[in-house]
Amino acid sequence: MSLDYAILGFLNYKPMTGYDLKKVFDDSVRHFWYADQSQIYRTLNRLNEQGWVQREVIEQDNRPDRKQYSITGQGREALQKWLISQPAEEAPHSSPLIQVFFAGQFPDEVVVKMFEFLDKAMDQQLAQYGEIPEKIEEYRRMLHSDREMYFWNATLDLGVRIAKVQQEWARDLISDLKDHRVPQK
Amino acid sequence: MSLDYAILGFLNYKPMTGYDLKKVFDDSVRHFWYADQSQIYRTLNRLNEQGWVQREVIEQDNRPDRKQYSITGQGREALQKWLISQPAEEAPHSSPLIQVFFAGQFPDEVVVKMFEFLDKAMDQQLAQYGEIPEKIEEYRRMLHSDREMYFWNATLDLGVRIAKVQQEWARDLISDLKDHRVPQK
DNA sequence: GTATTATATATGCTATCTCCTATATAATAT
DNA sequence: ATATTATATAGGAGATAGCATATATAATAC
Repeated sequence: MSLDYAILGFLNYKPMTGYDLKKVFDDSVRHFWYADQSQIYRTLNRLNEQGWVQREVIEQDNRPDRKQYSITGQGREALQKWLISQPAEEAPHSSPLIQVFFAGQFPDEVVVKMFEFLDKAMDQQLAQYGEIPEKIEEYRRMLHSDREMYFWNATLDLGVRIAKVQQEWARDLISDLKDHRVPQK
Repeated sequence: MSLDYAILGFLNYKPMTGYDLKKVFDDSVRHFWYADQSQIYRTLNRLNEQGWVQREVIEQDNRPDRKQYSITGQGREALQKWLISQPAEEAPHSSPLIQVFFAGQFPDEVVVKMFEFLDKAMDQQLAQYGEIPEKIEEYRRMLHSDREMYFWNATLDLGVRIAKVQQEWARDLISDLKDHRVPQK
């Protein structure tokens, strides 16, 4: 699974705990990969059994011990192999588009509201994207590499471009609806 | 789940079997919703138990009996309620972007190949999108409604716009890499 | 002649995901 | 004072997805 490799990718920068990983995921790749907390812990256990990561327990008082994971040679090999492999195309699943697809049965005013909602949602998303560079800044030191940052930013750039396209699309549809260019039943 | 409502959406046009549905899905909404065959059958069974669809068995010789499903009043209510509801935002998951995100560790030539692959993949996707209108044409009669077709086409239009944006993005990155505008390690 | 595609449904198995909940303390915010 | 957030990990339960496979015949393609 891809989560495996995303985790390995981060551990390849430096050893981390499940807790650390959850934060890094949320700060840096949330715009294209949401990682569930319990899933991160379960995956780390599995990767450890597989020998792709190594666990080091750091004892603490008053708190659960930190379990720090580092990538192993095998893990690094698997990661690099996967990173340059051709991605198996994923089966698309977009429920908002199901709504659009069957929207024809509703009157124009109702459909306009649907697209206005999408328009605003894209505003919010773009605003959220705007905050990511600051969060990422904290990790610049961890990476100490402008090259890495370039590709981190590239994924964000794509997110922004897609959000804008979706917004334009929604707005074009709103215009069509308001100017009565959409056929009636 | 959204598959429930996509199925109800189609059954709202006319009664169909699982086999019919699989074809309609593949012909019309594959660009944003891939439906697994076994999942369609299982979902139909569940929807039947829920009372959202009704099953009529049509006996056949030499073949398994056709099990034709029609939407019920309850099902139609549920469908309409869902269609105009605000979509719960989905957790994004894009493995190709994981590859981009961690691409910095590879030399320029390797990364260029990754993006060239994406560029070509978008060409193929756009070509596939080009074939959809013909396939959809068969269903125009089923719908006998230009209004419905308008929204079918809208989903396709969005797919095309996004594919083009991704392609531009990939090409921009290729230029940056080839012109040495991407920082080295 | 042989292989594939179309017609039609169904189940087993596994992986995985998501949600919720549990535990425990310190520090910060209101 | 009280509530929330940060630190840290983990498991149960249920839903669903995906893949493979089974069955059986007719028609079409090569």
